[in-house]
Amino acid sequence: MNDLRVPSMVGRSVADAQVHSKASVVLRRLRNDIVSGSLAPGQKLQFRLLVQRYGVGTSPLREALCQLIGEHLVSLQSQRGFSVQPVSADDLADVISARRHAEIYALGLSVQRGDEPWRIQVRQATDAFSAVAAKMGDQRPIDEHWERIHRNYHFALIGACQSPILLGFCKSIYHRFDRYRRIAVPVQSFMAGTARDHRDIAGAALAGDVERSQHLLAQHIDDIAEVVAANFAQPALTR
Amino acid sequence: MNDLRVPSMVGRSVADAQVHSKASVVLRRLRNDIVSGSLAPGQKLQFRLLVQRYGVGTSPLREALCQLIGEHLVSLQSQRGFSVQPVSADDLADVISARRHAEIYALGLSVQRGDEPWRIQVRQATDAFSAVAAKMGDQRPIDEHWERIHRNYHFALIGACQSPILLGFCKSIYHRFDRYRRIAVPVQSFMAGTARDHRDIAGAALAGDVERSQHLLAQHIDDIAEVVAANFAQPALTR
DNA sequence: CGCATTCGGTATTTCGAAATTTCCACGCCC
DNA sequence: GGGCGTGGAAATTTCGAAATACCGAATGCG
Repeated sequence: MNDLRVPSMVGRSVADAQVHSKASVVLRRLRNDIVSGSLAPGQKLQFRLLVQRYGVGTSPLREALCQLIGEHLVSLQSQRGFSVQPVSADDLADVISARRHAEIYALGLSVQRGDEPWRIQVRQATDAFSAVAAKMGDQRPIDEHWERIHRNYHFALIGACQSPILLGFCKSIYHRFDRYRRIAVPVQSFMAGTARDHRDIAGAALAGDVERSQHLLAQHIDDIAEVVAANFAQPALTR
Repeated sequence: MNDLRVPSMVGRSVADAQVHSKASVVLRRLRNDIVSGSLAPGQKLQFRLLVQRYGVGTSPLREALCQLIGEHLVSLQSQRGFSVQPVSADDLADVISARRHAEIYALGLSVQRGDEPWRIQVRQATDAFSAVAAKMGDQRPIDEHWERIHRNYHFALIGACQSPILLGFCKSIYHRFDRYRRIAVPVQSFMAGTARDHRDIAGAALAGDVERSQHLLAQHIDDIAEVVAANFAQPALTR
């Protein structure tokens, strides 16, 4: 029997018809490792090391890295290899500005176009986040579960905007902002107040109040962005 | 001696003064072939054919195709290969909406933040387009030169927005819209009035009139979009 | 006769190594 | 002493083939 070989189509539910090529697996792992900071910004991504780390050949690695170029998480210099996209205060400001504008715009469309299934989704996502935020102590480090619930909330809000392009942009820019947040703000206590913010935004959105929901979301993003930007400039403050 | 570096490979590429891997060459050719319609929407991209067409191995091809995924010009189904991203009326509407919003927003920033070098660029790009538009007959098919001048004009306008992310998004969405335009409107006559539009928009932008420049650009995009959408729905009319 | 299964052909995906290119330090000439 | 070519060494890039997975036709069974 060979190595642990998963990709055969056994052992998955019918709905999970997704096939896993090695490249797609490595793509997810790489993206997660970059966004989480496990691979440091600016770090050179040598094939020799990546082959060891992920246990695959150069072809799937190259494929995954190329796809991450489009998400602006890695950069490629011709004949000089790949590296993790660097971070900078200028880029952070650009990311914040873009996320603010796009997500607020998408929220406006979503509130206008949202139907009943959307409202159910928003309620569920809001409750789920509140539950997680309440259960966890303030000082507990942010984990994958929190990340998923948090992301799920934000995309539930704008899920009814009916624009795949806008959603795709928001997704990409969310990942980029998330990387800064996870680099600069490793502890959940800095996210205090998020649960209340989320409840207020969802309330206004569910009530159909475009202006108010947009205003609250803008304020929420501004608050988080301020913390991230401050800690990015002065990382020593986070202990 | 170091100024012009000759990659020691066959001098097939002429206009490129930078370093070139085969993958980057194929990337450009593939993107151009897809946007120009030479590779039809929805068409399956088999490696056997692409290897023949572009004269490279599977590795550079796969790399180029993966990068085009991020530009939404090709799609990848795991274990089932690549294909040219399909077109649809819904997607066209989404592309138009996104381009309209993003480009108008970028223009507003650009007019506010534009400096003298920017004004010079805008004047040059506007004049260049007028010259090309005047020199060519209305019925002449759109060629690469016209495409470049036209694209150059639009990006000169928003070039001072000082947001690389916004610029990158505009670039990506411009390519996607361009594909629809070149599929639906193969003859330049349908672009009549473009030169005057461009002059008016540039005039308002150079005068610092944010509102007016945005209004004119919106109208310009709407006009073109209407033609493209109409011809996309009824391609027989363009003969 | 309908349906699930198998089997051969074809395409994708992956690997390992060869071909290029870049990097860097060393020696040489001015 | 400093600038400039030079020669390995290391890394990226590419190729060709092996491994794996999918598609469609033929077969067996209910």
